[in-house]
Amino acid sequence: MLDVKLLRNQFDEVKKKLAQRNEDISALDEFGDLDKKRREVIQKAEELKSKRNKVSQEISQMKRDKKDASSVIAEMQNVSAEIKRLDEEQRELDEDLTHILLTLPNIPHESAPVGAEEDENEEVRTWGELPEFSFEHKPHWELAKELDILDFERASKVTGSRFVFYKGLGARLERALINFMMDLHEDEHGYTEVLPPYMVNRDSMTGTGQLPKFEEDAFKIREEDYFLIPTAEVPVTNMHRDEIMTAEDLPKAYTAYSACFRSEAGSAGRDTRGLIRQHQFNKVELVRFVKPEESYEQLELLTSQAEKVLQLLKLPYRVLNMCTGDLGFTAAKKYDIEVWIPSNETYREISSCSNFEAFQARRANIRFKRDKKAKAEYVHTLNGSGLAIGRTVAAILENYQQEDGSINIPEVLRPYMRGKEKITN
RNA sequence: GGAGAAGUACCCAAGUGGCUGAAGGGGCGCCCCUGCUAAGGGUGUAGGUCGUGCAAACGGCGCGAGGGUUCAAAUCCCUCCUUCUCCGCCA
Repeated sequence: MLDVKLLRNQFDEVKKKLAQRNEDISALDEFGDLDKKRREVIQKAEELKSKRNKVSQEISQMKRDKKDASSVIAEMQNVSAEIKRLDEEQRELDEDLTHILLTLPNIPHESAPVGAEEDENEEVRTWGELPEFSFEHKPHWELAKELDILDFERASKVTGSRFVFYKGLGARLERALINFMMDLHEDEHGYTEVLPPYMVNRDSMTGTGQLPKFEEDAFKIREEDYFLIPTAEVPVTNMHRDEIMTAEDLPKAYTAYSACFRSEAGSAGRDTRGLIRQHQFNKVELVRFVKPEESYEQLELLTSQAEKVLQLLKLPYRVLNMCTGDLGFTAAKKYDIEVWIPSNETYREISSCSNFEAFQARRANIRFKRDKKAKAEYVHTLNGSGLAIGRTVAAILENYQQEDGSINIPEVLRPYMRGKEKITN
């Protein structure tokens, strides 16, 4: 959510920046009139309320003095009726304004490159050597099938398309990655581990920005008005919804493993094979609550911690600074980390590290005080995948494949796999 | 799922229609006293948000949430949410 005062005072500048995005911002034009109208109505209503409060005191005094108050009471009946009408008018204006504010995207940071399309994202750095195969390498779904560690067919029988069973060392590898990443972030990077609910309510989805605009992307439990989480970002960020932290609490850092559920509406036909695009996948998420003045250095830190996972796994990757048109709805700045997927002959997103500034904090009402007397300010929130597990499995299978179809297990994972060095038949 | 009870400021808690933005504690700030500590005495402060305003300030809202009754609601009525206790069911 944008800052109303900023929108009020610097409307043209804000509009110009929002126009750099790939988002519909037509709602913006109604803002000015509604906002002005709303304040007029509030003023009128408050004047009358002030009067009513005063006269009520007088009536109270008259009653105690045993005087007749009936003519004043009759007059107040009209005042109260008018107040009621104005309150109703304000309620409607509030509703319209809130709707507008909730559907406007975040303002891009100045360091985000201006651009409309994916190919205008800026490559910041690359890491690692791309593998060279002296044999014909295979996509991970073929390798997995031969090794009998992934079963897409039975999953689509049991549930539907875009679901998968992991089996044997495949399941073990997935679980090893979860534990390896969680241990790294908790023990080396100082995060507090959280295991969140996988369903959240509507307020939480609104707090982090999935709602109201992107309801079709989520799976919904209709009877309860709950949603399956698309990422642990939602429950973990909303843990502190409607709270005021102290300055010493910040930065606050959580890492959470969770399953993630996405409807993938609009992605029909894309990545239909393999682990890249599933309705349910596992992810280790990093979430940080920080002071506003620190949030950009904290974004660099967060991104480096996600990169560390790939470095330890010795998987080649690159980091992109996302352009304004590709930032998504909520981020002011976003780095995507992309891992090399040999079968795609390209890098694929495996982590997305974002600074939301106060955009989520304002929606979710997450604040802090610099000291006891200070006014509460909004925190800045950040999060990033650290990493998406399924895509990491795909990357390991493809990058670590051997000519005989076996997979070398990255050294750092071996303690998590009973010391095993290879996945073979 | 059934039956009860409760939700008031940072915490505990009083308050059943007007003089209650809300008694009283605790906590917190300052002062005094005691060699330090523990304890004691005095005194002060009270959250948040919205509107007008450069500001000082003024005003509105606020007692779990949302409606309603009334000139006037923490207080009366309705709906919902949460927590606790007991029973049932259950991984």
